[in-house]
Amino acid sequence: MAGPMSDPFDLDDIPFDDPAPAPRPGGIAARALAASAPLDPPYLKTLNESQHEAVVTTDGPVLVLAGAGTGKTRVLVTRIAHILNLGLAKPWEILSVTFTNRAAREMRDRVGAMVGGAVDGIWLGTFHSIGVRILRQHAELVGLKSNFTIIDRDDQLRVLKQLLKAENIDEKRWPARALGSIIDRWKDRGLTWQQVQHEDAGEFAMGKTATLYREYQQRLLTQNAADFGDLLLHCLTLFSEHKDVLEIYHRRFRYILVDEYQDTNVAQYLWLRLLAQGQRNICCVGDDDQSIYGWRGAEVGNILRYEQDFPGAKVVRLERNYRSTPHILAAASALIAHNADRLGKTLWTDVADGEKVRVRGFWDGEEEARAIAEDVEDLQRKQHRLDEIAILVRAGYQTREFEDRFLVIGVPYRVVGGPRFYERREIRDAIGYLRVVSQPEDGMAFERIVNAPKRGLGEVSLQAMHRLARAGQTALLQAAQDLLGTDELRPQARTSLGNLLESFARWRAMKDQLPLPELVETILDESGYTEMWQRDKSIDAPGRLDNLRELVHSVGEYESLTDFLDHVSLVMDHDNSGNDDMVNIMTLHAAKGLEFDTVFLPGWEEGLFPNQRSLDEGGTSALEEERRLAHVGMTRARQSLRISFAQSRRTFAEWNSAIPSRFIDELPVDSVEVAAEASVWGQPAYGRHDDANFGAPVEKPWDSPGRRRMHRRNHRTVTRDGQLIEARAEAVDWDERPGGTCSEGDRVFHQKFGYGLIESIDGNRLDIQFDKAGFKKVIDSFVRPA
DNA sequence: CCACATAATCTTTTT
DNA sequence: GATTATGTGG
Repeated sequence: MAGPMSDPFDLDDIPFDDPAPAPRPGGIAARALAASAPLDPPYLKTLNESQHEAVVTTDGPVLVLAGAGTGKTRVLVTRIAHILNLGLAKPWEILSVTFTNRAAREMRDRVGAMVGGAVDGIWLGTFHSIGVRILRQHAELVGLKSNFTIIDRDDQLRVLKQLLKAENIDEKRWPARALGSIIDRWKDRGLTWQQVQHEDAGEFAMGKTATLYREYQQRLLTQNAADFGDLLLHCLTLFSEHKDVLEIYHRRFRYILVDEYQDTNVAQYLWLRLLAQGQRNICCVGDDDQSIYGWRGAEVGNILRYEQDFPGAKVVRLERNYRSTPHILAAASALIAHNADRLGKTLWTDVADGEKVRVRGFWDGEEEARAIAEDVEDLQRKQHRLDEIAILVRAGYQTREFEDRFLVIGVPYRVVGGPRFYERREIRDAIGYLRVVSQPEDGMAFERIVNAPKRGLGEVSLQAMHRLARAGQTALLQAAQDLLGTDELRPQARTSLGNLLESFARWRAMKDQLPLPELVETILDESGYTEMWQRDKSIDAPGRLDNLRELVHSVGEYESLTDFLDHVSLVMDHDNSGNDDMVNIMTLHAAKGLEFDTVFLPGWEEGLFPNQRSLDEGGTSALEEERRLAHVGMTRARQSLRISFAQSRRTFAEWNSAIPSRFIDELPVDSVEVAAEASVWGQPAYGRHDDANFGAPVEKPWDSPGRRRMHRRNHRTVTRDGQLIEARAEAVDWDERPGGTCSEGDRVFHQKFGYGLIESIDGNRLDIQFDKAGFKKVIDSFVRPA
């Protein structure tokens, strides 16, 4: 990152007195400069009118409302180039923030392609990475040391669990996860524990939540650690309590650019606002229709309110879409039109007609996966690149079905954002060692590795250390040291612990002498960690050793241990988007910002998508967010968009009947083609979607209980590699069922689960205690009175 | 203290 | 079904 133009980062060295002209906000200097620069630089020529305006309006606040595929990244990139070209700012006077590391990487690449080495000087990164960079400079001012550890969700949960236990709170009733989200949400809203009122704390843990928050923060401070939320929250504290520090950044950041503004939470909004107060040159790019992180505290309100927050803001709309065919756009637009709270944009394109959006129904998830895999093979035969095909699912676990299928038929695929390298156990352990070496106060890391490999230091020893640490207000490692001076541990454990602590002292001494890879290798060898896996005879041990080797290799790219650990914590998405030609499988969330020729959107079923839990928690606004998610998914497609659903789906061990998603009904008839072919089993999977009345307001099965319905149940036996051994179909014709006769306490019969008793009713969903099959949730149309 | 068995919980999305 | 928390015997 140290290029020729890079920022001499020592803040004492900030070139306040930079000789370059320093244009003031909206200043004349800027205009004068602009006038003297080439009137028509080549990079502006390829922009359309709105894009051009968004780029050249350099001064003052700007909001770019950029619909999907309208070239927002291009605007951001060109804008940076333009600012540099006009000499309005030095690279290190530009702050460019994104949400994901992938977006940051893309920005960096594309800006680099335009301006060369100057890109290295730009403050370009995610909110969190920029936050860390600032925080490391001023850590002491918020009670941390500069080498603080960034902890992930796992560590967070472990700490919270300990706290809950210490407070004697029933973990079954008040799970640590829930407490974690409450604290996260507070942090998202920019609230420190001092600012949280007891009455805000609600029911959780008998009103002890605010206390737990305080304890949690104190625990982190003593361990010299910060969680994700802290990276921003500490910055806010820093900025508001130390105006001189804020002032440094005011002077520094002449131009601020923000990507995906619709996803900012309150903390991020405040962070930006504080920083932008200085020069007032802030340009935010976003799309309210793509706001999909409300559950993480994002506030669509930030973008809806922009003109009040930044008075005099210029709003530019990008509506011309360069990505998708008219049918895809029409379908996506019609869908999103069902949302009420929108700024409103009309995407248009002038490309010629393409194929219609295809909708297909299947019997079950397996058949769906099979059919999509066949489609993929078909595309492959027609010379389509696999790289240009994506399967986008609502939830992570849905990727499995496709993986299984692709493995069987031998189509190469990658799961984007799937299980991550740094989340593997052996890697986390290894990192645990590095963390303790780099930062002795890191008790969470120490706890993790103290008995890996087995050293005879189990629960009992650990408890003793914790007790001592609490009593003496010291870090766990120090407590361990102190424990050696007592006779509390059994002799064996004591020697073992003594050896470990000695080793840590030794490694720490080597830390700055050895090149990183050697250091890591030494630690892993001397600790016995490598040996532990060498001795392990389980099937995945060799793979783990490989991973450890890869880790040793990869640390070579970093300047320091801290550098590497930051990367691990913040850039969890290691780049697996190589050039290999593979089908992409990922969640809809992970797909934001990407595009593909062909996009499959499977699993469009009520309950799954829109997701029931989401709906339960958030009601209407959650439904709208789900709809935006659908919109995001659809607008990823350039040429071909194929939506599908299954009638029954297996979640863990249970079979659940499913109804096609309401989103399917919201698609416009004219742009959609319902697969006319009958399903393999001789019947369209869902009779309601015939061409005649498809898309029109039709009766929903759940409010037209009297309908006569024919169901076909298929039994299939397949071998491990998908060979069909036996298939038979059984038609199940149900009697005309009078509507609304189901009530609590009724005896009913279910084709698969047999006889049972209705315990409760929620709309069309029944909770039934079956005699044989136990408790199930079932859709009412699948049972009949017994 | 550890190894193995059983039981509970999980599946919404992520920096 | 798979991973992880809990329990029991060595």
